[in-house]
Amino acid sequence: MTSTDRPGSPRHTRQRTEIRQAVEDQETFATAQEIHDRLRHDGSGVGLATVYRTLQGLAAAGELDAIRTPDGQVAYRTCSPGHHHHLICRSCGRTVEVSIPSLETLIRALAAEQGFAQVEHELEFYGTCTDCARA
Amino acid sequence: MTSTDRPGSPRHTRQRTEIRQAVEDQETFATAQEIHDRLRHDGSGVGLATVYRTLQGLAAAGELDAIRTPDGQVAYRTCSPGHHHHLICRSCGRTVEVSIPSLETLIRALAAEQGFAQVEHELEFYGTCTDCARA
DNA sequence: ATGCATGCAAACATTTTGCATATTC
DNA sequence: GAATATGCAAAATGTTTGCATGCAT
Repeated sequence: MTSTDRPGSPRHTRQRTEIRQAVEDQETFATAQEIHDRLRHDGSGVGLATVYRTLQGLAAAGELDAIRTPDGQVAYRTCSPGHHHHLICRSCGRTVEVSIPSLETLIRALAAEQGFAQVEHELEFYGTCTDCARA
Repeated sequence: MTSTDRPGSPRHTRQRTEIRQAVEDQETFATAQEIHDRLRHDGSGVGLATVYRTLQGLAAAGELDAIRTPDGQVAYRTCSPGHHHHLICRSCGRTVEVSIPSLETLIRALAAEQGFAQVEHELEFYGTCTDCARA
Protein backbone atom coordinates (compact mmCIF):
# COMPACT_ATOMS: atom_id res chain seq x y z
CA MET A 1 0.00 0.00 0.00
CA THR A 2 1.58 3.24 -1.13
CA SER A 3 0.68 6.68 0.09
CA THR A 4 -1.30 7.33 -3.09
CA ASP A 5 -3.37 4.29 -2.31
CA ARG A 6 -4.90 5.60 0.85
CA PRO A 7 -8.48 4.69 1.55
CA GLY A 8 -10.74 7.47 0.48
CA SER A 9 -9.54 7.83 -3.07
CA PRO A 10 -12.52 6.54 -4.96
CA ARG A 11 -11.87 4.26 -7.88
CA HIS A 12 -12.43 5.42 -11.37
CA THR A 13 -15.18 3.27 -12.77
CA ARG A 14 -17.45 3.58 -15.74
CA GLN A 15 -20.52 3.93 -13.54
CA ARG A 16 -19.01 6.66 -11.46
CA THR A 17 -18.20 8.63 -14.58
CA GLU A 18 -21.64 8.11 -16.04
CA ILE A 19 -23.35 9.21 -12.88
CA ARG A 20 -21.27 12.31 -12.42
CA GLN A 21 -21.89 13.21 -16.04
CA ALA A 22 -25.63 12.69 -15.72
CA VAL A 23 -25.81 15.01 -12.75
CA GLU A 24 -23.81 17.65 -14.54
CA ASP A 25 -26.06 17.46 -17.57
CA GLN A 26 -29.05 18.01 -15.36
CA GLU A 27 -29.72 21.71 -14.95
CA THR A 28 -32.10 21.09 -12.05
CA PHE A 29 -31.95 19.14 -8.84
CA ALA A 30 -32.56 15.46 -9.45
CA THR A 31 -33.15 12.51 -7.15
CA ALA A 32 -31.19 9.29 -7.29
CA GLN A 33 -34.14 7.63 -8.97
CA GLU A 34 -34.35 10.31 -11.62
CA ILE A 35 -30.65 10.03 -12.39
CA HIS A 36 -31.02 6.30 -12.53
CA ASP A 37 -33.99 6.53 -14.91
CA ARG A 38 -32.11 8.89 -17.15
CA LEU A 39 -29.07 6.63 -17.30
CA ARG A 40 -31.12 3.52 -17.97
CA HIS A 41 -33.04 5.39 -20.62
CA ASP A 42 -29.75 6.33 -22.22
CA GLY A 43 -28.72 2.73 -22.35
CA SER A 44 -26.60 2.47 -19.24
CA GLY A 45 -26.88 -0.59 -17.07
CA VAL A 46 -26.12 1.09 -13.75
CA GLY A 47 -27.85 -0.31 -10.73
CA LEU A 48 -30.06 1.86 -8.57
CA ALA A 49 -28.06 1.05 -5.46
CA THR A 50 -24.89 2.21 -7.15
CA VAL A 51 -26.51 5.49 -8.06
CA TYR A 52 -27.57 6.00 -4.45
CA ARG A 53 -24.14 5.08 -3.14
CA THR A 54 -22.26 7.20 -5.64
CA LEU A 55 -24.39 10.30 -5.25
CA GLN A 56 -24.01 10.10 -1.50
CA GLY A 57 -20.29 9.81 -1.90
CA LEU A 58 -20.02 12.73 -4.27
CA ALA A 59 -22.15 14.88 -2.01
CA ALA A 60 -20.09 13.92 1.02
CA ALA A 61 -16.97 14.86 -0.90
CA GLY A 62 -18.50 18.23 -1.62
CA GLU A 63 -18.60 17.68 -5.35
CA LEU A 64 -22.37 17.91 -5.39
CA ASP A 65 -25.01 19.84 -3.52
CA ALA A 66 -27.67 17.77 -1.85
CA ILE A 67 -30.97 19.13 -0.67
CA ARG A 68 -34.07 17.63 0.80
CA THR A 69 -37.16 18.36 -1.24
CA PRO A 70 -40.36 19.44 0.52
CA ASP A 71 -41.74 15.95 0.17
CA GLY A 72 -38.73 14.40 1.78
CA GLN A 73 -36.63 13.11 -1.06
CA VAL A 74 -32.97 13.92 -1.49
CA ALA A 75 -31.99 15.68 -4.71
CA TYR A 76 -28.57 16.42 -6.13
CA ARG A 77 -27.08 19.02 -8.39
CA THR A 78 -23.68 20.24 -9.46
CA CYS A 79 -23.16 23.64 -7.91
CA SER A 80 -20.66 26.41 -7.68
CA PRO A 81 -18.41 26.15 -4.65
CA GLY A 82 -18.95 28.00 -1.43
CA HIS A 83 -21.90 28.23 0.87
CA HIS A 84 -25.09 29.30 -0.85
CA HIS A 85 -28.80 28.66 -1.02
CA HIS A 86 -31.21 27.96 -3.84
CA LEU A 87 -34.31 29.52 -5.22
CA ILE A 88 -36.09 26.71 -7.00
CA CYS A 89 -39.11 26.80 -9.27
CA ARG A 90 -41.70 24.39 -7.97
CA SER A 91 -42.95 23.81 -11.47
CA CYS A 92 -39.97 23.53 -13.81
CA GLY A 93 -37.15 23.09 -11.35
CA ARG A 94 -35.21 26.05 -12.64
CA THR A 95 -32.71 26.94 -9.96
CA VAL A 96 -31.01 30.17 -9.01
CA GLU A 97 -28.12 30.15 -6.57
CA VAL A 98 -28.26 32.84 -3.92
CA SER A 99 -25.84 33.75 -1.23
CA ILE A 100 -26.99 35.71 1.75
CA PRO A 101 -24.02 37.03 3.68
CA SER A 102 -26.25 38.90 6.10
CA LEU A 103 -27.88 35.65 7.09
CA GLU A 104 -24.59 34.10 7.99
CA THR A 105 -23.77 37.09 10.16
CA LEU A 106 -27.16 36.91 11.76
CA ILE A 107 -26.67 33.25 12.57
CA ARG A 108 -23.42 33.87 14.35
CA ALA A 109 -25.11 36.51 16.46
CA LEU A 110 -28.04 34.25 17.16
CA ALA A 111 -25.82 31.37 18.15
CA ALA A 112 -23.81 33.53 20.53
CA GLU A 113 -26.91 35.05 22.05
CA GLN A 114 -28.53 31.69 22.72
CA GLY A 115 -25.36 29.90 23.70
CA PHE A 116 -25.52 27.42 20.85
CA ALA A 117 -22.41 26.12 19.15
CA GLN A 118 -21.83 24.55 15.76
CA VAL A 119 -25.02 25.95 14.37
CA GLU A 120 -25.82 24.69 10.92
CA HIS A 121 -28.68 25.68 8.75
CA GLU A 122 -30.27 24.67 5.54
CA LEU A 123 -32.40 27.11 3.65
CA GLU A 124 -34.00 26.69 0.29
CA PHE A 125 -36.66 28.77 -1.37
CA TYR A 126 -39.44 27.38 -3.48
CA GLY A 127 -41.50 29.55 -5.76
CA THR A 128 -42.90 29.88 -9.23
CA CYS A 129 -40.73 31.44 -11.89
CA THR A 130 -41.99 33.93 -14.45
CA ASP A 131 -42.23 31.42 -17.27
CA CYS A 132 -44.26 28.97 -15.24
CA ALA A 133 -46.48 31.65 -13.74
CA ARG A 134 -47.38 32.82 -17.24
CA ALA A 135 -48.34 29.34 -18.44
CA MET B 1 -76.88 19.76 8.91
CA THR B 2 -76.71 23.03 10.77
CA SER B 3 -74.24 25.80 10.14
CA THR B 4 -72.20 24.70 13.13
CA ASP B 5 -71.91 21.29 11.58
CA ARG B 6 -69.95 22.36 8.56
CA PRO B 7 -67.35 19.98 7.24
CA GLY B 8 -63.98 20.88 8.58
CA SER B 9 -64.88 20.96 12.22
CA PRO B 10 -62.99 17.95 13.50
CA ARG B 11 -64.76 15.70 15.90
CA HIS B 12 -63.90 15.64 19.52
CA THR B 13 -62.60 12.18 20.23
CA ARG B 14 -60.61 10.70 23.02
CA GLN B 15 -57.69 9.96 20.70
CA ARG B 16 -57.57 13.45 19.32
CA THR B 17 -57.44 14.85 22.82
CA GLU B 18 -54.76 12.43 23.91
CA ILE B 19 -52.62 13.20 20.91
CA ARG B 20 -52.90 16.95 21.24
CA GLN B 21 -52.08 16.64 24.91
CA ALA B 22 -49.06 14.46 24.23
CA VAL B 23 -47.65 16.97 21.79
CA GLU B 24 -48.18 19.81 24.20
CA ASP B 25 -46.43 17.93 26.98
CA GLN B 26 -43.47 17.42 24.72
CA GLU B 27 -41.10 20.34 25.01
CA THR B 28 -39.23 19.28 21.90
CA PHE B 29 -40.16 18.34 18.36
CA ALA B 30 -41.44 14.79 18.19
CA THR B 31 -42.26 12.49 15.32
CA ALA B 32 -45.54 10.66 14.91
CA GLN B 33 -43.84 7.47 15.99
CA GLU B 34 -42.46 9.08 19.12
CA ILE B 35 -45.84 10.47 20.08
CA HIS B 36 -47.35 7.07 19.45
CA ASP B 37 -44.73 5.35 21.59
CA ARG B 38 -45.31 7.79 24.39
CA LEU B 39 -49.06 7.31 24.31
CA ARG B 40 -48.84 3.53 24.17
CA HIS B 41 -46.34 3.62 26.99
CA ASP B 42 -48.80 5.67 29.01
CA GLY B 43 -51.47 3.07 28.47
CA SER B 44 -53.33 4.55 25.53
CA GLY B 45 -54.50 2.28 22.76
CA VAL B 46 -54.22 4.78 19.93
CA GLY B 47 -53.30 3.39 16.57
CA LEU B 48 -50.24 4.63 14.74
CA ALA B 49 -52.25 5.58 11.69
CA THR B 50 -54.49 7.74 13.81
CA VAL B 51 -51.51 9.54 15.22
CA TYR B 52 -50.18 10.22 11.74
CA ARG B 53 -53.56 11.40 10.50
CA THR B 54 -54.27 13.56 13.50
CA LEU B 55 -50.88 15.24 13.59
CA GLN B 56 -51.15 16.03 9.91
CA GLY B 57 -54.56 17.51 10.49
CA LEU B 58 -53.46 19.62 13.43
CA ALA B 59 -50.47 20.89 11.49
CA ALA B 60 -52.61 21.70 8.47
CA ALA B 61 -54.96 23.60 10.75
CA GLY B 62 -52.02 25.59 12.02
CA GLU B 63 -52.34 24.28 15.55
CA LEU B 64 -48.94 22.63 15.37
CA ASP B 65 -45.63 23.38 13.75
CA ALA B 66 -44.27 20.67 11.52
CA ILE B 67 -40.66 20.46 10.43
CA ARG B 68 -38.63 17.98 8.49
CA THR B 69 -35.69 16.70 10.47
CA PRO B 70 -32.29 16.46 8.78
CA ASP B 71 -32.78 12.74 8.36
CA GLY B 72 -36.08 13.17 6.61
CA GLN B 73 -38.69 12.54 9.25
CA VAL B 74 -41.50 14.90 10.06
CA ALA B 75 -41.63 16.22 13.60
CA TYR B 76 -44.31 18.22 15.38
CA ARG B 77 -44.44 20.69 18.21
CA THR B 78 -46.86 23.15 19.73
CA CYS B 79 -45.66 26.62 18.89
CA SER B 80 -46.52 30.23 19.34
CA PRO B 81 -48.49 31.69 16.45
CA GLY B 82 -46.99 33.63 13.60
CA HIS B 83 -44.19 32.87 11.23
CA HIS B 84 -40.96 31.92 12.93
CA HIS B 85 -38.02 29.56 12.76
CA HIS B 86 -36.37 27.25 15.25
CA LEU B 87 -32.98 26.83 16.76
CA ILE B 88 -32.84 23.23 17.83
CA CYS B 89 -30.29 21.41 19.91
CA ARG B 90 -29.11 18.37 18.02
CA SER B 91 -28.44 16.57 21.24
CA CYS B 92 -31.28 17.30 23.65
CA GLY B 93 -33.85 18.75 21.31
CA ARG B 94 -34.20 21.95 23.27
CA THR B 95 -35.84 24.45 20.97
CA VAL B 96 -35.75 28.21 20.76
CA GLU B 97 -38.17 30.05 18.52
CA VAL B 98 -36.64 32.81 16.45
CA SER B 99 -38.23 35.27 14.13
CA ILE B 100 -36.14 37.00 11.52
CA PRO B 101 -38.04 39.93 10.05
CA SER B 102 -35.06 40.95 7.94
CA LEU B 103 -35.12 37.59 6.24
CA GLU B 104 -38.72 38.02 5.21
CA THR B 105 -37.90 41.39 3.72
CA LEU B 106 -34.94 39.93 1.95
CA ILE B 107 -37.05 37.20 0.45
CA ARG B 108 -39.52 39.63 -1.01
CA ALA B 109 -36.66 41.51 -2.63
CA LEU B 110 -35.11 38.31 -3.89
CA ALA B 111 -38.39 37.10 -5.36
CA ALA B 112 -38.99 40.38 -7.14
CA GLU B 113 -35.47 40.49 -8.48
CA GLN B 114 -35.60 36.98 -9.88
CA GLY B 115 -39.18 37.14 -11.05
CA PHE B 116 -40.38 34.40 -8.78
CA ALA B 117 -43.82 34.43 -7.20
CA GLN B 118 -45.24 32.69 -4.15
CA VAL B 119 -41.86 32.10 -2.67
CA GLU B 120 -41.94 29.94 0.40
CA HIS B 121 -39.06 29.02 2.60
CA GLU B 122 -38.32 26.75 5.44
CA LEU B 123 -35.40 27.44 7.69
CA GLU B 124 -34.35 25.67 10.81
CA PHE B 125 -31.11 25.84 12.70
CA TYR B 126 -29.43 22.90 14.34
CA GLY B 127 -26.69 23.32 16.89
CA THR B 128 -25.47 22.24 20.27
CA CYS B 129 -26.77 24.08 23.31
CA THR B 130 -24.58 25.10 26.24
CA ASP B 131 -25.71 22.27 28.48
CA CYS B 132 -25.00 19.62 25.90
CA ALA B 133 -21.69 21.16 24.84
CA ARG B 134 -20.54 21.05 28.45
CA ALA B 135 -21.40 17.38 28.90
C1' DA C 1 -79.28 8.10 11.95
C1' DT C 2 -75.45 9.73 9.57
C1' DG C 3 -71.02 9.99 8.65
C1' DC C 4 -66.47 11.09 10.17
C1' DA C 5 -62.82 8.84 13.13
C1' DT C 6 -60.41 4.78 14.43
C1' DG C 7 -57.65 0.47 14.19
C1' DC C 8 -55.64 -2.93 11.84
C1' DA C 9 -53.10 -4.74 8.27
C1' DA C 10 -51.61 -4.38 3.82
C1' DA C 11 -49.66 -1.30 0.48
C1' DC C 12 -46.24 2.12 -0.75
C1' DA C 13 -42.15 4.77 -1.73
C1' DT C 14 -37.63 5.61 -0.77
C1' DT C 15 -33.38 4.29 0.74
C1' DT C 16 -30.12 0.85 2.76
C1' DT C 17 -27.78 -3.48 3.08
C1' DG C 18 -25.86 -8.41 2.33
C1' DC C 19 -23.44 -10.97 -0.58
C1' DA C 20 -21.46 -13.01 -4.81
C1' DT C 21 -19.20 -11.33 -8.79
C1' DA C 22 -16.72 -8.05 -11.65
C1' DT C 23 -13.17 -4.41 -11.84
C1' DT C 24 -9.73 -1.29 -10.73
C1' DC C 25 -5.35 -0.48 -8.94
C1' DG D 1 -3.57 -10.45 -6.41
C1' DA D 2 -5.92 -7.60 -3.13
C1' DA D 3 -9.44 -4.72 -2.20
C1' DT D 4 -13.06 -1.89 -3.59
C1' DA D 5 -17.21 -1.15 -6.63
C1' DT D 6 -21.15 -3.14 -8.66
C1' DG D 7 -25.66 -5.46 -9.24
C1' DC D 8 -29.32 -7.79 -7.60
C1' DA D 9 -32.63 -8.82 -4.46
C1' DA D 10 -34.09 -8.62 0.12
C1' DA D 11 -34.74 -5.75 4.12
C1' DA D 12 -35.50 -1.69 6.59
C1' DT D 13 -37.84 2.74 7.21
C1' DG D 14 -41.32 5.96 7.40
C1' DT D 15 -45.73 6.95 5.92
C1' DT D 16 -50.21 6.22 3.57
C1' DT D 17 -54.41 3.81 2.46
C1' DG D 18 -58.55 0.45 2.26
C1' DC D 19 -62.02 -1.14 4.77
C1' DA D 20 -65.03 -2.77 8.50
C1' DT D 21 -66.43 -1.09 12.85
C1' DG D 22 -67.16 2.38 16.56
C1' DC D 23 -68.43 6.78 18.18
C1' DA D 24 -69.60 11.72 18.06
C1' DT D 25 -72.89 14.67 16.58
